[in-house]
Amino acid sequence: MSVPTNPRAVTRADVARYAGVSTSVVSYVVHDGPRPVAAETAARVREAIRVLGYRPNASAQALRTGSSKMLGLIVPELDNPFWSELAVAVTHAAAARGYDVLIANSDGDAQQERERLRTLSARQVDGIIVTSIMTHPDLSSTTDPGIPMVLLNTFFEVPEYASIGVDALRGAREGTQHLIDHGYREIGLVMGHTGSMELREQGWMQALRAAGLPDGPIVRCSFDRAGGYEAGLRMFDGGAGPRAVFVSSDLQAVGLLRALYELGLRAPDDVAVVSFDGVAEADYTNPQLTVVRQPVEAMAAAAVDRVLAREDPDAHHLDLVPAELVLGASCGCDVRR
Amino acid sequence: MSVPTNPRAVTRADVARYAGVSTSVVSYVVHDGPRPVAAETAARVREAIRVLGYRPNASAQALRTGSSKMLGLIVPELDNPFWSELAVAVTHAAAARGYDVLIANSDGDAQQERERLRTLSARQVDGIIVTSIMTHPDLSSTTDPGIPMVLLNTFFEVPEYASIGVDALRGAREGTQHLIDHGYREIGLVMGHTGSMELREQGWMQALRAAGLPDGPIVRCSFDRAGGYEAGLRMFDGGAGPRAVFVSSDLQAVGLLRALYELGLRAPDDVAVVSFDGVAEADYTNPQLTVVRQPVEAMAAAAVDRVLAREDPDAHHLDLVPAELVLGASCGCDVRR
DNA sequence: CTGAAAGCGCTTACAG
DNA sequence: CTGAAAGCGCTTACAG
Repeated sequence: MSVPTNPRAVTRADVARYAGVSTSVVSYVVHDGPRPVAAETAARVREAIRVLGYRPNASAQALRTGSSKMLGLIVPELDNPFWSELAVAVTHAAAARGYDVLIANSDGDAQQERERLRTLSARQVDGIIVTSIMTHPDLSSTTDPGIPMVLLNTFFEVPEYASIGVDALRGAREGTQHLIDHGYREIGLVMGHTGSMELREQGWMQALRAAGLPDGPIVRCSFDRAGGYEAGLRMFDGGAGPRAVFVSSDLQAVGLLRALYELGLRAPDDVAVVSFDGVAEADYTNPQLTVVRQPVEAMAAAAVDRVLAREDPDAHHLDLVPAELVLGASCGCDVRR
Repeated sequence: MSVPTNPRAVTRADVARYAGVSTSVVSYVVHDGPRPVAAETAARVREAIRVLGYRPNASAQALRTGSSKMLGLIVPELDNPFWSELAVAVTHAAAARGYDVLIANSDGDAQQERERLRTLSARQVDGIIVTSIMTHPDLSSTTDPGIPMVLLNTFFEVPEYASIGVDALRGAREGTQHLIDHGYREIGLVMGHTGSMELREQGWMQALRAAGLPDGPIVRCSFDRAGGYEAGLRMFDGGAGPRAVFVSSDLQAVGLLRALYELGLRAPDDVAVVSFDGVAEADYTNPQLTVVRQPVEAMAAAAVDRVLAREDPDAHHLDLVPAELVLGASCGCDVRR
């Protein structure tokens, strides 16, 4: 009946001893089942749990039940705002369903991605949400086939996996259309290098052609601030360049704004800008970016729901979530949000 | 001798059967010990592991050995760039030592922080690195006393815990001194609300007084972009305000730059700015921010080393890591980095 | 060099 | 309503 003073963690055996019951009863009380427990006994057990500070050992539970109540999440770079915002959204969606999230960073490297997949699998996560840098991630042979997996931020069907992504084609079309609505006739494109983003390029092009406008200039660059900066210098140096640009990510737009700043050009007066993503950073650029916002929370919730739905009626399913145009000042609107 | 086709995960028993050895030998081969194994037997086991795709069940290992090879990391907001950059640094430092990191988000809430601490503890992490929003985090009663814990981003001694933080006092002094060196005589302070940051305020003040300058105006605000924006409006609206400002975080400086932009003021021509932290975002503001950079990698490595050093010779230890002044253009230097 | 056995902490079907 | 027992997959001291 005394509180143990050794540093070893408290186990249900300690609780059982303290409460004067069997270890089974401790479990019944902790889980409120599957066997009934007399009210008075339960109260004694709860008191023991409180006094001793008992928490069930998650490893033992995972081993016994086969479920770790953890979800794995693979992101390319956790220090990229889009991924960190998505990771937070996944964490919240998972928490709402009683799951912790084990976040693994692949550092944008395909080999590390595979390795992280393996360690998540070894850690017995109940499901894995993968946001891959690869257009067609090679996932098949790397994980326990018993672990459900969904692809998040994927814009096309991947055989054997459910995938969830924003409707990038339509989002890009609407973002470009907004620039057209402002009256700009020449609209360039700053586009990141990657097959999976082609839909943004197609959306931009569709909008232009539907309006009977010529294709604007395209500059391709890496998917970060530095890339956008270089693209901006290439597109606008020497006074050339289009009157407006659609940019494939907010971070690239941030780099583009730097290039314009250095070139002595002003947005939106000299160059109007609309970009894709809608991260928090885009709210505080000067001018504030008009963005095609990815509905990060909805995407995360859909991914968690999907990976937890063990039945998996249609593995080929592609779930396209609509993006939303959020007006700022960079397009010429001068809305304040 | 056939590959199992059921979806159940492969266990060492499957490997043993396939290789025609006992399960002990499988362990000996996997861990290269503690008993020797004949070269030919080992080769057969390795082949079986490869063919079957075996990976040891981490839950079972954790239960058996008492070590999960996971470190817990608590951050207030993972979608704040400073915390996400720190989280990545911790992940890298931990990976270099064979540890995965379980990242837990407290959403800046003290109660959630305690709850996350408990779940990390229940998950049998081998150590916890806490970056608390609280000046004096109440950690004592919430975790298994057997789990080592260090405080990261803490600038003062906390009884019973090792803590690691940047030398904020000196960093702030040097950042302010740099503005003084530029010749500014009136230097304001934009300061976040929190006791633990007072050192930045003291550093700013020390620099001013050492130079025989009067204290500049102080505006206090929340520790984010919105806070910096409001502080900027308050400090500079109506044409008033100091010629230079030291800002307690990059994000607040981003908000301040927005306020200046809206007020038609230019940095550094009208107002020079130096801020604290050195996140990636600060590289791409217009103008580029001059920052007192926190050595995130060094801090993360120190925290991981400390939490993994089980001996713990001096729990009261406070490890202060020096910050580094990184020049940009917002102070008036016009260095490009 | 190899294998049988105990035990980490837990859950749950089974017996009472 | 309560408890004794099996077993999840692993590691490792012990015996051979």
